[in-house]
Amino acid sequence: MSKKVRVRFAPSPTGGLHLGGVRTVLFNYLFAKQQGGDFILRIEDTDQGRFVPGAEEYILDTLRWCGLEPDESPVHGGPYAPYRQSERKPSYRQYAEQLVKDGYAYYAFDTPAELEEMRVRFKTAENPSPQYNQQIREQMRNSLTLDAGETQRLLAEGTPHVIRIKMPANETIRFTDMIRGEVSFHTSQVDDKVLLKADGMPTYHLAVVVDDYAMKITHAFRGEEWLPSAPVHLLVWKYLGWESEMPEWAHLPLILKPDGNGKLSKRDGDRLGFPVFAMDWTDPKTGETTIGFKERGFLPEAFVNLLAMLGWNDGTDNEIFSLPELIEKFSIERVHKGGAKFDYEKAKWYNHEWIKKLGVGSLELGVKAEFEKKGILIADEDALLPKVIELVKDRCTLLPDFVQQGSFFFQAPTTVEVDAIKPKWDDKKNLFFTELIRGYELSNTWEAQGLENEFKELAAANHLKPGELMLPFRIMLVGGKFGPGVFDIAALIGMYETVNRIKHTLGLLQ
RNA sequence: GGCCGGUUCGUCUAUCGGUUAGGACAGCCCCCUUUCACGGGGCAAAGACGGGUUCGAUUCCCGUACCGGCUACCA
Repeated sequence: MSKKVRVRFAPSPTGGLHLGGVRTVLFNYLFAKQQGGDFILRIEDTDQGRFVPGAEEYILDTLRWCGLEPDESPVHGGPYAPYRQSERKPSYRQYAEQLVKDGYAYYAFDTPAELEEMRVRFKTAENPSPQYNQQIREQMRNSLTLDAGETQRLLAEGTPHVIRIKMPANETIRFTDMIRGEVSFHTSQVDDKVLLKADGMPTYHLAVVVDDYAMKITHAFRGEEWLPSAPVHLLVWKYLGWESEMPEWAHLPLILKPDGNGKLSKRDGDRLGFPVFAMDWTDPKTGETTIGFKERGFLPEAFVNLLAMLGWNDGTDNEIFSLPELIEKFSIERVHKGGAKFDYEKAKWYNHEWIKKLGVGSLELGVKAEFEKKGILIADEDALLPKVIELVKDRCTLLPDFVQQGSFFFQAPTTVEVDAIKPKWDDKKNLFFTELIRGYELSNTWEAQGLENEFKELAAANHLKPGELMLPFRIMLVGGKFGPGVFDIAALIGMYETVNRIKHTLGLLQ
């Protein structure tokens, strides 16, 4: 019996959660749930300069909307608290010091200015970004170059310093990535990353190891951008003596911008006109709001579905999966290695599929909200809405489309495209509609088929082709050339509205 | 520049050495529809390049090219 699977998503609370982040959550979640494991949310707030108020709540809200609720988190609690790195601060220093004591790390007293100077000094055409590595560290102010007494003095005086990992000279670090297979790095090419910052906070490199260890994480999923620093993490696991408990790693492929190349960013969404964040995010500093998939009218089912298909498939032609189906079918072996360009058109297709697939009941709340956003109030006891949804859902891609496709059921069209009728309008047609009004007003039943029969009989009696009359009728009822079957519409809006709208348009045609 | 990773239609992808290289989105055409959609049918569209290995490579290996990621006291 192997130990219980525990995975974590560890975002830093710096702003809205974007597509790539949510997909990382998704793959974490799917893997954990399939294995009967736990999904943990851990907030990586070690960079106090980048902390953004509200971001943590936003992340929780987003996960909730997606249906990817954590088993443990800062708000859900759990046996491995704290779930915010800042609250674990005291313990990081201890581990960093231990590494120094064991000779795996060292104190560095270089000031930011000195580091900058080093980068300038060693910068050449061949080496545009010099690293604090095995060669360079010999020329810097650290406990490797300073004698012990001097180091002690500086520390005793409270000189600002960081703790850096001391990369071994000549080792090959290998590990098996669940997605990429065997990956290896040579330590001579890896720099001495800072583990503990001058403010006493750990960098990601230390914190991720200490926290994953403390929280008994068994599998670590993260974006491909972390691959280059993996050897640092592997070494920290080893140096801290925890190697046997190190999680398995999986580096997920990136989500790329649709045009050109490169990681998808918020900017691309702004530029190309599609959301990148899961939900609306308002920057507390600028007050600027960035649109989210939710507010654009995406269903969480579709959002999760489309994210899952960015880099994974089950090997069949099936593309539509519910969350439970994904949990059942997901396999890390089938996750791609290469990045995927985000295609907004395809994203909309997923939403359309889900709108068609979902029953009226699941759509009702969201659709009602869209109408109310546009100032069209729909009473709870109004039985009309479900019928309208049923009638128009097949032609709606995003939630706001329901307003476009269905507002005329609730209120007479504000503009009527009479110009589409006028050219072929004549007295015979005018007479027909006048008689139609009289006929409809006398109807003792009011349902689509009956209305259609009556319409056609009257047309025949007037020696008119129904085809010439349907379009005008449609325009009278909905205002334009769109919508479901005209008689279905007439049946739903009722005799009073039907007759009124005909009369109104007849007036416009005078 | 260095290190690491990646590379099948425009896009997302299937293929676990032998296929007319399949599906989906988008595009175009047709049908259905007395509107617009939905739906149905069809067309067009791909293995970066060069070497190996092999009876046979999209598939395995090497090189090249191209793309990306990283190269912070950010994650």
